[in-house]
Amino acid sequence: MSLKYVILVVLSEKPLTGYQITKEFDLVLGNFWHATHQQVYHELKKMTGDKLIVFSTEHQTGKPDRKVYQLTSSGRAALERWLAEPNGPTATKNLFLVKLYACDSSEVLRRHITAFSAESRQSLQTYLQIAQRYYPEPAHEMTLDKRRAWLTLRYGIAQRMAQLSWAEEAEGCLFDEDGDTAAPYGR
Amino acid sequence: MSLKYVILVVLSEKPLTGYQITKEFDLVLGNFWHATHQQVYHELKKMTGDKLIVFSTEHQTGKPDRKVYQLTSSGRAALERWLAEPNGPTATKNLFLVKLYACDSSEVLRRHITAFSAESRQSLQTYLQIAQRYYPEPAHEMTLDKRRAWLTLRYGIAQRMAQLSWAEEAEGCLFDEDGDTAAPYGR
DNA sequence: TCAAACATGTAAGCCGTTACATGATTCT
DNA sequence: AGAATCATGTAACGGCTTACATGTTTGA
Repeated sequence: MSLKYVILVVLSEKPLTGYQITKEFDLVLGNFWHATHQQVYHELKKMTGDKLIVFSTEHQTGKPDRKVYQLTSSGRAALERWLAEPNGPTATKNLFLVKLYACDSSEVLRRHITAFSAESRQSLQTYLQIAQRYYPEPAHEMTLDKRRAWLTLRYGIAQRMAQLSWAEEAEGCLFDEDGDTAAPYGR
Repeated sequence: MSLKYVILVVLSEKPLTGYQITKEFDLVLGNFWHATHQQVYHELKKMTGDKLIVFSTEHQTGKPDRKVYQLTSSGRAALERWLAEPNGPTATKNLFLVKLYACDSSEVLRRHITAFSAESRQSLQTYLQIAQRYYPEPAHEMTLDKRRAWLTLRYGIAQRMAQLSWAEEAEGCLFDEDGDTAAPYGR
């Protein structure tokens, strides 16, 4: 239902092939969207049928032909309409929290929380590097377009930071409660 | 793929009907899972076929019959195995961020961000009330089971708080930049 | 020489949503 | 009288994942 519109979004910036759109999902939008190439190709076919996009075939010597897609005016209109629509409530399905809720082996739990921390820390680091490399200037010096892209990154950073400090709290609360043997003050 | 295990989790606490399991999703696990009753009934049928659960039919005067499900030893084993498995990376699909990224009408954008703030604030308030009502004591006085349930709630609270402060930053960054007319210092 | 990147697809199956369907009881 | 709660389902459709399938170029 939504992939359609996300594709319209990335195509609204510039014409791209299905392959490039898939990469865009991994790189630029990785923070808030993902799709496999099969899904993308399938959707592109449907959208072409619905006249939301058109493609021109480019013959290349050696490499396979590529279909470069771009928006039609109908596609652009559909995008505008969708952008103005309010969003429904966000569905959150979190397997990690399900396991935390249910897992009574503290050994297993420790592994899960460590893995969660590691994943969060890894993402955070990636996001911070992207921020440093592509958004070095202060926000008020950015164009509005860039500022919005930057804010999506800031969102990812804020989330990951919150996750990391939560994970520390959780570790303390679940594992460091050897209150008797550990020195409470000083030493 | 995962609903199966989440159902095993809720049934591992106590035998329940499909209807009650659905409610559990809305109430207790609402923070990190959701499913409709159709989905639940369908899954219960499959799981019964796979011998993960069994049900006993209770005839009630006036009310319709209810099927009370409980784990088999095979179901309990499957749950244990799953709990020990590492999680794959979490998929994040966030339509709100897609719109923020793409929307160049600041009027529309303002509506989206306001709605996002409102949703976050609403959830946060709900979570805080639940925390106050059901988890009034300090963490170190809770049983381990309760502590883990509490930590899932803390996770929701941390996320929502991070979202709210991000939203404030975003609003400032996108709309309050009338840097000339607004007084930068004092007043 | 082998892996990775470029480039596009088909097919099967499961997962999830939405609409439709039924029927009694309890609360307002 | 009407809405909400209890209680269980069927059917259709669409979304998404996984496996399979093909073939070239470039870089290590």
